[in-house]
Amino acid sequence: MDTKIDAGPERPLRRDAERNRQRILAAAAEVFTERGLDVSLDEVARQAGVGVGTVYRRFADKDELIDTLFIGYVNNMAAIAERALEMPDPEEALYWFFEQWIEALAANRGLRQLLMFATYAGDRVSYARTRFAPLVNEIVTRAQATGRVRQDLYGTDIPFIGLMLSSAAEYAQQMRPDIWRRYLTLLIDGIYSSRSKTTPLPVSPLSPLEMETVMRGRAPRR
Amino acid sequence: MDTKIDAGPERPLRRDAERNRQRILAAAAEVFTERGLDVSLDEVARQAGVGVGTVYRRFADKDELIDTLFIGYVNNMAAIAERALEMPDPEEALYWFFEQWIEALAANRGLRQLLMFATYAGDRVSYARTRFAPLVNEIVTRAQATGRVRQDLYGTDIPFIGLMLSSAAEYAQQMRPDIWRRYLTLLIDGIYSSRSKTTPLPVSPLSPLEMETVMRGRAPRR
Amino acid sequence: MDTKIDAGPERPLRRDAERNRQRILAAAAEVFTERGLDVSLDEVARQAGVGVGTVYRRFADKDELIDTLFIGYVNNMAAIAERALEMPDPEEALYWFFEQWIEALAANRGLRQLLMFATYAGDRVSYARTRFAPLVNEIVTRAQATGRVRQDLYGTDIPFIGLMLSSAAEYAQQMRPDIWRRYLTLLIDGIYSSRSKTTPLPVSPLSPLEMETVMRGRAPRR
Amino acid sequence: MDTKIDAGPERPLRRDAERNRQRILAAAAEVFTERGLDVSLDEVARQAGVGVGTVYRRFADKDELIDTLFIGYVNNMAAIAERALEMPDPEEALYWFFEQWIEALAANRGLRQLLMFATYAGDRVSYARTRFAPLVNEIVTRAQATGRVRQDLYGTDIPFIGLMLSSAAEYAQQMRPDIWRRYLTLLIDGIYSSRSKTTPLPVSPLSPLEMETVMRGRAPRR
DNA sequence: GATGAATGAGTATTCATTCAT
DNA sequence: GATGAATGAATACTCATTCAT
Repeated sequence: MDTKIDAGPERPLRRDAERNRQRILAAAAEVFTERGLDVSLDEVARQAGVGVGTVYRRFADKDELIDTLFIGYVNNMAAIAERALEMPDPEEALYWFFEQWIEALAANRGLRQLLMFATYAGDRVSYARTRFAPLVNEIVTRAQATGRVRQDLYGTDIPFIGLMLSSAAEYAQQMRPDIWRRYLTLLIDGIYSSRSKTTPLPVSPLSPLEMETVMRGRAPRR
Repeated sequence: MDTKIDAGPERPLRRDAERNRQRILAAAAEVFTERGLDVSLDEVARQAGVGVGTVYRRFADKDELIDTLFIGYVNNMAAIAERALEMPDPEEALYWFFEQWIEALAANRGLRQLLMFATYAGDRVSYARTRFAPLVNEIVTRAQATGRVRQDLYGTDIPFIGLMLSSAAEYAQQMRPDIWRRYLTLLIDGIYSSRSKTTPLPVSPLSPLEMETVMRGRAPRR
Repeated sequence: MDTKIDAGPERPLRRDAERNRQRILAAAAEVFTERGLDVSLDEVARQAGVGVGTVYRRFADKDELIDTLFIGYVNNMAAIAERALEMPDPEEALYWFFEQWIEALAANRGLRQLLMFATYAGDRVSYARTRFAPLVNEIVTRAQATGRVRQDLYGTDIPFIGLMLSSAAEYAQQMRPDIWRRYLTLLIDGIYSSRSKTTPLPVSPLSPLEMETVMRGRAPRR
Repeated sequence: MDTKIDAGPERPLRRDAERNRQRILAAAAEVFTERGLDVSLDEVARQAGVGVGTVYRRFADKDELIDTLFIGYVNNMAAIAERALEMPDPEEALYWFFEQWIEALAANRGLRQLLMFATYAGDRVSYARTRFAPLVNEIVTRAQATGRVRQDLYGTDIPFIGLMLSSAAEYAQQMRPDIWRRYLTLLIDGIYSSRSKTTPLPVSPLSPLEMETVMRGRAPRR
């Protein structure tokens, strides 16, 4: 979506180095998206038209490359959140935001592998929270302000709901790529407090700090 | 959960062989559950206290071992479904069934990997469907008969909902192993038609045949 | 060809043990003949309808089993040689003997593997020489006595010629199983001294002792 | 025989890479020649003084390594055939060509294994035929033109005769590496038509197409 | 004696990572 | 800086042989 997926490290790279960096990220994004994270870095390098050595010059190891892509996805999602915040109808905004999220995630095998199975030690996770959490909170708050969305919904619930829906989405992707709409509707119906009676949500939501910890400390990829 | 995970099809094995078989299955279950399906069979063998050769004597290849565990899980889940059908309150039964399902699935990294990323050509998929689908249908139908569960819910929706919830469950397992209860409540609220107005579910549910196709034809494990 | 392939070891075995021994030999003969010596002993045992353990009770190791089969083949060939010696026309006898030899060998992948690539340490080789060499010598001598076969042909040349022809035979077996007849004719024409002038055969033939040494000391199978 | 076994198709390798490539080919040639094709690539790598990974970097798999060696042998033999065609006496050329062939083949366990037991689906077989067949045909035709070599000999007979003789040669290699000269003489005597009467060769020779099919479609190596 | 269970070294192959050119 | 060559540990699977039942 963006030309430059991320801003890169501290001092700016030489022009050609930066171009290679972008090429690598683009190639990795493509290949991990389609075939998952098990694709070898040799493959990524070939796709990018550079040597593996170059990949390692730009990224300490495979994990760092993946983490960098992750930042890119966070940015993309943040941009989507920002657009949602500009929508006049907060309820529609929430719905639309979920749709965007799911379509992005469902198509991305590597990202889902990452979210569901990967370890996260990188400091980049903080970035995700800092960048993303306030926007999501705002989306929720705005929707709740209409009085039609249950009050006990919390910002950190949103990534979970997105993850859940995208699980369903990917699961049936080949045969019925739209099936997740059923479950989004179900959830939305559960989220709306306009219904006659709503079961109070049990257990407290994850605090932002807990959310970050969760993202950091997954079971090891290997 | 059970002492013997499966009885095996042909003539009974020698006592010691059966013991080793169970040891292997137990070791594999443990290790795949905790660390996913990428654990090597050497590791499984070590964990089981046998040589690799012994593993291969009992299971043609890694897939067969995994399949056998899968059958075991299906049987366990089917037993749970049967118990749900014996519960007096159909609504509570549905809720309880989801709870059991999620707790089983959330803790099992390998099983979730299998469901979400593995290829399935084996005839065992048919087994899963044959064994499982009628029970699930019955659970749904019973709940709908109370008039309190929306009529447009369909049997094949259940595995999706289970999968979705277990995604959330696993994701936060370390920090907040109970967080999924929030989302189960949300979904249940969406499922109950006792609310004042319900959004009709968009797109038709997967037919049983589609469901089987989905289970069979996932992207390849490798 | 024979019911009992070999006479077996010293003291006679119990009836059932002997039956198993024969079954194993028959199974091994079939399977090695068709698919070569790389077939596993498990396979042989299955084919024979016994356990592997039984194979190892009767034969010290795979080599001994193979050696025993080899003895069987030697006996078969010796029988053929004897029949050749009973034929009225010594020249025809020589030709016929070659034909029999080649047809037996060409069809037997395992035996050819053995002759061409195997190690031979077993004492059984002596047996081959003792049993076989005098017959072959006699066939040659008789043919030479007609005056039509070159005098510088020697008994030990015969196994070589057989081996050579069977190489050609097996090589084209799928497409043209009879092609060896061309080369047999060529050799026979070379063998006949009735031609106007014959090139004296260079280098002396292998002495019987040398022949035995050759058979013993091949490069290792593995 | 040559320093560089083959030049490789694409752009030239880096100096060090090319050196390793040659080392690997040399090691493989040595080890396959002496101990046959069952030697592991680990062994080849050790012999070459490189890691296995390096072998796999240069050759997609074991087959490709073997094929490359095979091409080298074909080229060597073709060069020999070309030299034979430059010899003034066509009869002597034929004889010399056989000598060279046999000495090359007899010493090479792996090559003979390949010829006699391996499958060949690769396009390299075509190469062998294209490169080799015209030369051999010419050698035969030239010899027949002298009137002293039988007219019913055909180009495709030559590889068979070579194979046959090398079988004998290898068989006795340890004890009497020259014994094949006896059988070459025998065959040459059979080949010369200057003898008073010659038995017409039975069954037609393999056509070039049949020959290629034979080379392609051997029983599988495994 | 017979069985087949158990063993583990051995095989081809892959891939993250390092390093010489 | 860039390249791609080199490395070797790791993985799934096989099979000759030994040994408990």
